[in-house]
Amino acid sequence: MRVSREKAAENRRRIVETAGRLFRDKGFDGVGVDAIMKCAGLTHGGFYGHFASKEALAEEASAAALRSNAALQAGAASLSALVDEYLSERHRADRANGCAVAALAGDVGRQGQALRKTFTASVRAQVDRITAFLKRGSPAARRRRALATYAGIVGALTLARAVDDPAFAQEILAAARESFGEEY
Amino acid sequence: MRVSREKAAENRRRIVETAGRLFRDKGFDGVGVDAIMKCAGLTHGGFYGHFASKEALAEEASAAALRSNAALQAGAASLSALVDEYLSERHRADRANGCAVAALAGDVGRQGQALRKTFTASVRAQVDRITAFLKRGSPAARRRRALATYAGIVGALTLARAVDDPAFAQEILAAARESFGEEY
DNA sequence: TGTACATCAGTGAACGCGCGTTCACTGATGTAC
DNA sequence: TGTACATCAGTGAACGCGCGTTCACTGATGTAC
Repeated sequence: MRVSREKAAENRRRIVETAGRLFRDKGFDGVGVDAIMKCAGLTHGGFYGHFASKEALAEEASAAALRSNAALQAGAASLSALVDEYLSERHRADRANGCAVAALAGDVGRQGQALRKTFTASVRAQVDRITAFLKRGSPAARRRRALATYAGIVGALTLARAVDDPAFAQEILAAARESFGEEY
Repeated sequence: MRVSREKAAENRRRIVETAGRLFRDKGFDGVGVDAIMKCAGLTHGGFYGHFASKEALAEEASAAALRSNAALQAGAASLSALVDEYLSERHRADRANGCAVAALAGDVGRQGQALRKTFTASVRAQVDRITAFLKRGSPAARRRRALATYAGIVGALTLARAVDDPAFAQEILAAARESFGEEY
């Protein structure tokens, strides 16, 4: 049955959001159109009224996740606050709503050009944000430090999620919080 | 047609090796039984004479890749040598033959218990190896530094591979080489 | 050592399930008068 | 403002392809005598 235009637009938005969470959680191949639509409260048949293909949704949903991601971290008041939040147990456990860079980094190399471009822009933005927190050293040294810090927190989160021992995961996060939280 | 027992054992080894490279390169879902067997010079029908399922091969091949991985890095003479090799352009470009921890970290959380266990053991071994290179500070400080260093080089390699701008990828690797190469 | 038969590694066709995609249909919304 | 009709968002069955898996068959290897 037909639905109002506002309701249809809201449905579309919900599909994009839902897909963004599911793709982060299970990967692009780990979730199907059927599951996405069901999770958004619809049936799979209506999917192609909103999107040209699953790949088109993957690009749009990933781009949205990468954006919301950046907005989330824009709130941090200091480097240590940003790092503590990024390397929190909450973030480790909640892959679906967490950093899209960390969640998608492994897969993005095999996806389309458009997605890789958005991804790269998001990495650049995060590195710039971290650079702005660093006060000591030359601009080049601060940028170098920011790049290493971002690599460090992304790597620590990724390893903490992959490892099968919760205590070891916590140890990785704690070590990275101490090492990367200082402003230098 | 039948084949000698040695030849059959060699075929099996080649399948495991080939699969290890393909899984690292394209991910578990990115490569099929057919492609693996063809790449090993066989036809897909013979697969189930060697393995119970694709998943069983995934576990065996990943475990082998994680092991060969460790053997590879055991040769480094110093921390800076290990880091320079790990963050080299060659390693960035050659995902198939490179570090299995970095290649599989994103997917391993969704795989079976056995694989996660082997993966975790491999991470522990790498961290221990790095710890042994560090001479300054208390044992706890050295371990903390080793954990952060490993997270940093894995994260830098992952980001450098995901990003779509070669110059940016090189900048990430260079910054991480400088930051994580010092023995402290 | 040579011969005859049993074994079994590998082949390629076929099966069946899952998933992306299509389509005829429904019925509520939007619009023209 | 109310009525009649056109539009179109969403439904659910169906299609078709890819891929993991099975199976009957082949012919070289391994073994018994």
